[in-house]
Amino acid sequence: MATGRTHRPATRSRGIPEATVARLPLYLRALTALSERSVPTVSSEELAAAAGVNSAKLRKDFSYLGSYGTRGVGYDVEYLVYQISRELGLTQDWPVAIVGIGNLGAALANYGGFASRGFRVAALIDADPAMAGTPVAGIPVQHTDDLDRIISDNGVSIGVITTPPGAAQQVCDRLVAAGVTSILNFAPTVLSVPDGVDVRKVDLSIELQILAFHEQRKAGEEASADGGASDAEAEQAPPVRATPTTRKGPDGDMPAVMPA
Amino acid sequence: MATGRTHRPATRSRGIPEATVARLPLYLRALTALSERSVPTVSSEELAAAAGVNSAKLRKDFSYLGSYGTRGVGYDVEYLVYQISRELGLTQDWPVAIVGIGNLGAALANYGGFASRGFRVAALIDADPAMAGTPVAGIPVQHTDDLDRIISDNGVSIGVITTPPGAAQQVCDRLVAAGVTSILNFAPTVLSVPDGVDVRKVDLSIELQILAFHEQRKAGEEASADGGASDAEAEQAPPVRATPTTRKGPDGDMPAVMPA
DNA sequence: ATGTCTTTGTGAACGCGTGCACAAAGATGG
DNA sequence: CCATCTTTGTGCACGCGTTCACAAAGACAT
Repeated sequence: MATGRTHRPATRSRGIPEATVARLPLYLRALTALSERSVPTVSSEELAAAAGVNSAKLRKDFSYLGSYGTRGVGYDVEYLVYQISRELGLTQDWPVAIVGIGNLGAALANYGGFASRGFRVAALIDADPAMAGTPVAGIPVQHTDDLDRIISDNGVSIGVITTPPGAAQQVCDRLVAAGVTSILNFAPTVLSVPDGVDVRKVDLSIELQILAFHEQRKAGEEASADGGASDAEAEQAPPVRATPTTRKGPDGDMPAVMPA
Repeated sequence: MATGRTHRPATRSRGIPEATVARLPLYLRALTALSERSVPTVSSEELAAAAGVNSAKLRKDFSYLGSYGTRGVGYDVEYLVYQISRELGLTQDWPVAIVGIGNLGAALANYGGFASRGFRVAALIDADPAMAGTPVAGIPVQHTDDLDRIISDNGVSIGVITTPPGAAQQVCDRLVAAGVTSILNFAPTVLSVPDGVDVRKVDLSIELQILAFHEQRKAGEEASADGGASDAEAEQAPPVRATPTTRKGPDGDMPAVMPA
């Protein structure tokens, strides 16, 4: 996952497992598509296929919400859309503030998926005075100096951080101080927040690195198909282990350090 | 997590658990920062704090890679940076192609975090003929018609999809056909791919919905602090259950369906 | 050389998440 | 009203991931 909650021992809130909560939006999307096609009911098998999950898992997930299905028939699409929306809290309006209007921040401000489900971009905030007043996605950018007031005035409880990594923690602190209790962090930084504040992070670089790991593994397996008991990555230049303290003897060159 | 691998039964590759692989980039980032400050060694406790994880977890993670630490001292920073980089496959060059150069695609093309660790944006591809030739982030956009050739010529094995949802599956199929075996999907679509192809998805909307769930829960707990045995979300308008098949009688209004 | 002190590496226990497989429930047809 | 058939809801077992707690290993001082 490009994500993962930070800290917090996976508080199974109100009996609904965290893993299930993470899948509810997936179901909701599939159900919405069915709803638009005026499909009245759907079986767990069909819906699971549409959402890309196991049907048993889906049934168990729904069982945490209640018994919303009809045996022998399936689930009522409209009803389920409503129930999941309500469970996720999408029946109410969530004003969101985006801090850091660079390329990514601007892209998010323009992103239609935000507005689609109860989320409303209420404010854009940037530290660059030159940007103040400039409209992005039809919303004028405001200066960081007014962050506290902006959050309060708009009743923002969800903040999105798209600043450079160096500014992320400071922005986070100010958001929290202003009353924000949920943060979506795009900056490659580990944020520390007080209890009661949720942080989710989206890290593009990490996702790519995970893909690279598996990609390398695939390539290695192919290469070792000729028939060697040798490890796939054994042909890498063997780096000399840098002896930590007691530099005993002339062990020569240090390991070739990668570009940071 | 903004992510989660799609399908594939969590193949514990070469003995390294999937969960550990997902954390290695985190450690690498923290280590790189230490390296830049010329810190020679670091204890599991310190590094764990910097990466935002438990120190026992970190030690266990590293134990899957080998015994790279020195008891009583800690880990050699440079050496560990090299080992993790190698394990993740970052010692080689990964040409990446981005398909769909809208706001998000352009933001990714400009994103510095990509280039920083062995990833190189080798090609930008878009379906709009008007964009062909226009440079984005210094790289000219190429047309979808040439997708196959572009992938082959550049030896791209990792593709990034930032198209509208409707085009995602088709683009995915073409990427796979052209030889891509790892895909990072930003489109809100469930992609189906043949075996041997990895898909990771980043879904901004899902992340926000998960935050909203917890946010709602926090608000509900506060509200029920006055002293009610009633459920926090009981005050919602009780929707009339749409009777699935046997539409018995005029049960009137359907549940207020949410905006899709 | 020996003792002390720090920190790693890991055995073991525990809890969560997943998937199987089936009984219960309800629809449907005769 | 009864039989059959479909599909849900869930008890159960299993495996992965996390955490604790401690023994082993090495550094360092004397």
